[in-house]
Amino acid sequence: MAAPLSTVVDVYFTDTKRTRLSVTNPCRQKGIRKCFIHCSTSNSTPEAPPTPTSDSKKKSTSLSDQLAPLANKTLSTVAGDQSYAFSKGKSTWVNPTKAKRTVLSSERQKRATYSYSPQLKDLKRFVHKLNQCGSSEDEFLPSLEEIPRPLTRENVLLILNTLKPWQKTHLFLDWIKTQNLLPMETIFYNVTMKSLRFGKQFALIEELAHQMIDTGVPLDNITYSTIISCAKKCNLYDKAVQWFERMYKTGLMPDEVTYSAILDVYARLGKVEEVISLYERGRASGWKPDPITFSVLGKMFGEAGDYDGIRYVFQEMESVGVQPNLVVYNTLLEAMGKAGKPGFARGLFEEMIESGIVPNEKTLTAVIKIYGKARWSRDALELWQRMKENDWPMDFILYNTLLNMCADVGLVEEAETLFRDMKQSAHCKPDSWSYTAMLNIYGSQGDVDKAMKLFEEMCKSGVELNVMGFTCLIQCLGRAMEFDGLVRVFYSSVERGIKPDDRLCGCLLSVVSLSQGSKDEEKVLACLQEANPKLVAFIQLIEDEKTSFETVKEEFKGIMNSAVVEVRRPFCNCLIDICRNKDLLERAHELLYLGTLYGLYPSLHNKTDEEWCLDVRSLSVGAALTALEEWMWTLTKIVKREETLPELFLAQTGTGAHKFAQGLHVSFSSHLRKLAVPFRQSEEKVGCFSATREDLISWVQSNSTAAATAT
DNA sequence: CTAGGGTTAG
Repeated sequence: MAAPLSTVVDVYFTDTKRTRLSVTNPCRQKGIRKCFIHCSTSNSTPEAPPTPTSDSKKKSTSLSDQLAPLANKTLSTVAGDQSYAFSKGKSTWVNPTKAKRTVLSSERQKRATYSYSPQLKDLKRFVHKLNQCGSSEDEFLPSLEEIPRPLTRENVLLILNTLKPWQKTHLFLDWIKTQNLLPMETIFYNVTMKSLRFGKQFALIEELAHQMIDTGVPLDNITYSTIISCAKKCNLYDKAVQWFERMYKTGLMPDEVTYSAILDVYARLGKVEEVISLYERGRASGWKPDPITFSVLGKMFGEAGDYDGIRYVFQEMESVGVQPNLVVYNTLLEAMGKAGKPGFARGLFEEMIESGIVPNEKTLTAVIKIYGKARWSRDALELWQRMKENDWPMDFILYNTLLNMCADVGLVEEAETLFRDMKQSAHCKPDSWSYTAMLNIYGSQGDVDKAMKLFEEMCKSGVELNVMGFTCLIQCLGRAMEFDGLVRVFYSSVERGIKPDDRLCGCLLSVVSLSQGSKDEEKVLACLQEANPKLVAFIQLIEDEKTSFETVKEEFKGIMNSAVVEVRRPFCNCLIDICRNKDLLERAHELLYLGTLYGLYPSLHNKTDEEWCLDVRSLSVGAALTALEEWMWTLTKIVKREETLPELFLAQTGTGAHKFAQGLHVSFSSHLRKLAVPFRQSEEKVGCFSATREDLISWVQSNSTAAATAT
């Protein structure tokens, strides 16, 4: 869902007098060049290399853009409000102006060397004994009386380093302070903080830091990076920033470790501008970023789905002379997936293998997930084969990802084999994720019997089904029109305390449309009433023909605003279906209009000079038919006004991989016949209907002749 | 082993 692309960045960059530097040809980069080679040797469509014209070609002439001035068309997004134009502007910004003041120290903080004394074994045995006892003050402090002396600095460090859990480390630090035997050093605090970080005790870490400040023990880079990383672990990003700023204020220069830690904080906050700015200021100070930095940047751009950002990372690695390591590859693979570039991901993966790096579970999870989402079953199966042949590492996340991939590409038997393997394995027993994946597979195949059998098996085995699993099951039963079973499953989820989320509500909403006209309509509606009364109220509102468009619009906005972004389009699709089922065609068109207005159908209309395409692949049947009608009206008007038309018209429905997804093509096709419009199944493209300009013009003319004769 | 930063699931 598009938050309006703001001009924040333009302002920002104008402000700092940045100059625009065009991105170098991605083919010049080693990694990307190889990607192209791999792309072209596969069954799947490679991404087109980015061209400067790709954006202008896609010049939007959608209904929403045409109507934009009529209304405020902004829905809030749940995601952060950080909009930036770095990616959308198809450009990379650098600051070539002269070096600014130094922002990070060129040398990493040196560690003091220390070595443990010869009584190390005794002492270790003693600490292990301490680790066995309870962590309360009453249990722990008395046992400290038996501590082997002398309490040298080295011995104290050994104890602090070895004590577990954090409560004991913390108590021990306090205890040394009261013993007053040694001057308190920074390193004592740092080691203690590390232990506290393990226990996610940020408040205590902060307390220790203040104690250091109060008692004049200096905080160093290790202290700060530990504080920052603990804040991060506790999702206290503002705290991390606060301590980082304090560091500068006290005149301590961060070294590369602290610097990359704070880059990651800004990255997780989605503050891409700040990260780029900090990164470039660091570079201008002469810093040579390392793989960890590139991993941070890569993850950030991946989260933003920003392919240009990812290319920027490649460029920077090349210009700095850093070779990606396993983690960097993993991060960039994941990022490529999130940026919707499966072909580049595949190329990158092959490059990684060629370079001699052995993939780990995370690598394979990322790549399998990408192939699944891209519906590249051949690549996915080949990779799976290679995983087995090479004995590459597997874990249960990878197993579950493989199952999800099978769901994505419709591999039922393969999934069943995997699922059996998991049951027989020692360490990868199926969990609720695995069951959910299987329910998803059976659901999308419409195999109610197997889905219900699995549900019963789960109940017996004690694996807790979560809201996602229930959603899959309900979807499966709904599509099979088994409403009684569905209602039972829904209430059993309520009994188990499952809180219906927006996806479950969307699923119920679609079942409402399926149940319309059957005897179970009311029962299904009652489930939705339980899960989301506002949706039911809205349905009643739109079903009342007296309700004004303005009212519908206001309520529609309210419903969509309170729903998470991913379900807004499905909600709108279902609502249109519901209207069409009740023969409320006008209302259906109003809803499609509103959905378009609020950006729920951003790629419905694609126009080039040569062809106009109506892409209904993400629409429900009812919404697709409504969009087709709308399109034909518009085209009729354009023909009558004798405005410029392209050579070719396309309507794209796709042909779904799943049993239930195939209905769109069929319904669309029959609606084309019903409207008697001149679209024919395209011979070149499956899931596509096409018409020429001549077809269309003569259709409009014969229609108007017919209309004239009729009157 | 002996103080600090980065990567896996709807």
